[in-house]
Amino acid sequence: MSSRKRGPSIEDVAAEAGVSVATVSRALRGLPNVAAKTRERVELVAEKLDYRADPSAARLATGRTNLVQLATPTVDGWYFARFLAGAIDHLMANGYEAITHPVEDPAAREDFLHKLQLSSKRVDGVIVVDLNIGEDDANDLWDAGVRVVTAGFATQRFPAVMVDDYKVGYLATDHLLSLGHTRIGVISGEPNHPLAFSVPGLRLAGYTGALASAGIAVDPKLEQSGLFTAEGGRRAMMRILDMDEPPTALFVMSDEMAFGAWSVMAERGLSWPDDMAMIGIDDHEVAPLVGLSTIRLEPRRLGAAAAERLLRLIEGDDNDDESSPNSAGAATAASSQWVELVARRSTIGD
Amino acid sequence: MSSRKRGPSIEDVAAEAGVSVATVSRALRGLPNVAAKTRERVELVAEKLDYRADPSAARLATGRTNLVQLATPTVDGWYFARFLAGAIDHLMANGYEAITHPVEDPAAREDFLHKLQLSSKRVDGVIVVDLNIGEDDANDLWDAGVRVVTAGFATQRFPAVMVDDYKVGYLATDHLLSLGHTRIGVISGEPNHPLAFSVPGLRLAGYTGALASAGIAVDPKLEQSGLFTAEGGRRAMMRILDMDEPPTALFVMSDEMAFGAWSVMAERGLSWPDDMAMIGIDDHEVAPLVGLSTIRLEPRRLGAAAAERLLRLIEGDDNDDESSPNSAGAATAASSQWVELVARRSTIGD
DNA sequence: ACCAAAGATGTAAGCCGTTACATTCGCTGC
DNA sequence: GCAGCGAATGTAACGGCTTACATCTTTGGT
Repeated sequence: MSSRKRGPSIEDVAAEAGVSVATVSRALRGLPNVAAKTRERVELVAEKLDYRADPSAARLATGRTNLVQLATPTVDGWYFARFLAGAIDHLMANGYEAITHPVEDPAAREDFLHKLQLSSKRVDGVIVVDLNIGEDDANDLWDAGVRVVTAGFATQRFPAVMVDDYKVGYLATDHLLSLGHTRIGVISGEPNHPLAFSVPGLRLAGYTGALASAGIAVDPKLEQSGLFTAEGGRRAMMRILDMDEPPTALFVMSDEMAFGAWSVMAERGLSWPDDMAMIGIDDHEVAPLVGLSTIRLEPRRLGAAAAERLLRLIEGDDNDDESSPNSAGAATAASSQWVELVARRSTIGD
Repeated sequence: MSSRKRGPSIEDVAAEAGVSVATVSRALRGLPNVAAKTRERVELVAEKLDYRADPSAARLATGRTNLVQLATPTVDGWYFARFLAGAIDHLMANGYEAITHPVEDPAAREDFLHKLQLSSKRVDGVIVVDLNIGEDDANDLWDAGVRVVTAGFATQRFPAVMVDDYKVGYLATDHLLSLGHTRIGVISGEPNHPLAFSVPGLRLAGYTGALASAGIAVDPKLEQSGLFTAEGGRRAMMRILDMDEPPTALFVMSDEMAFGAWSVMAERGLSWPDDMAMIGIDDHEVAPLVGLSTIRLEPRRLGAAAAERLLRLIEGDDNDDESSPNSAGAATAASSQWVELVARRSTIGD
């Protein structure tokens, strides 16, 4: 019959404790101006009745949900899973719950952007990772009053946390250059990714920049897309090895693609760094096992930073000067300190 | 000043459209008994005013949140991330949102169990993965009216979805046996895991069972814990290789541990399957790259199945016969069809 | 035409907290 | 002993939507 149990309400507690609902509310939430014995009595009664405040009612009354939405391209990619872990931990430590929301394909993306507009009532804020929201959409969100922090890309409107992906590409390439390589190839991500995220472009720019500052011309044939998957890395590697003049070193934009590339080398009896030097990105847990040099990213910390930024936005609400677009935005933290070269066998040998 | 934008309410729409709030509510939710033109007009007005129903208000009124909580030991483990992906996709396809809730250490677990009791008001249901809730706690949850589906372990009270981990262990071991190995070691998970999940035990039982049916005695020295991490797998492998009489084959309870073990072999110039045959579990994307045989699991499908089961529980609410404990429970689906041997170089060679 | 049944719409009572404002209580200081 | 003040508590007005029930329209049958 009754489809859902509605437990005791605040009135039941008030009656039982012989106080008003206001006092119960204050007592149970630890607000000041409640006599110690009163608070104690209320807590006792609440415990006895097994009373739990209904969050929906509190949300309706306060307009705050203590919910944060986390939108990522996937939930189980190496990078995103760790980003989420970092963000969720930080959010939960601060009394928020996290709604994870994968946005996997362009269709879902439209839908997502549409629904996002009603997020001002659904959640207290949103962290959008690598989904490249355009300025127009960002403005719509701003107008709808949705609090947003972006990660992996930036908008005018909202604060962003970013890895310095230019630096990532630069560091990786520079490492190879410093080892004397002059013919350096790239296995890149998906250049025309449906979600259009900007990471590969920045990394490529870093690569180009490093080559330029070493006075080396970029050979476009040396760039092959690996789609950010191991299998894609394999295919790219085959294309590269079958070239007339293959490079002597490779900058691979993710460790997973590098593993794929490595497996092709193994199959052909090649070994690094002599037959081919290679550096990846991420520092995936398998990287040390195969001796892959890499640029270590710290997605967990980035996630935590994004969460922290969002909480400031949410909780510093009334302080904020809402009139100026940049009051909240612009504070883009491109955290280059979380980027670190880890040199292993694949570049420096044993 | 105004900390939060409250957009137009249902009353505004009603006024503008010249109907009552009840009609607006019905029209916008697609309920029957609304004249076509009325519905159209209401939709138009809603669109024009940019009206969005406040979910908190709806939740308060209906007692339904359209929220589901997903509790897993971690959010970024290979297995759990994929389980979550499968569950979330299925939930979102059915109009629910997913709150992911990692429960990483014993302290968090206590807290989690405590908070879970108030979940009947926070979410419509909970999927608990590999956290081994005891029967007592399960009963408390039941009494609190929380809808639960468990995964990876079972209780009397609640429906469960499970991988047949006995079969997993059996299949893996049997594969090694069928190749002629008789001295087969194990790298297991954490036997005394703080969260006490039961997977390793079942897999071990499968291993033991397979050996038994081949008439081979179990040598306890051949079991080493790998803590379910690559590094743990490395250490376990070193211990095993340093034994007086090492096994000729290894059943490793996760691919990640197997990768660690493999790296030790590589360092010592050993190669599989001759120096050591090895089979893992999961079919991690790196497994094909290194040629690791494995038992393929399908955590995504399991996640989707758990979600589906929970939705049935939630939505078939009124039909359920709440008096009988087993009306909802007992329907434990140990899905052995999602378990598949994938033989690769590490056991069968080239 | 006329009535009943079906369909469309309206009214208003919840749902359960939060909080501004009003009131009462208990002390302090003189 | 009393004004005066802060602390403690109470009252009641929301917040925005859903829905049982009442009321008003249609529609169709005869």
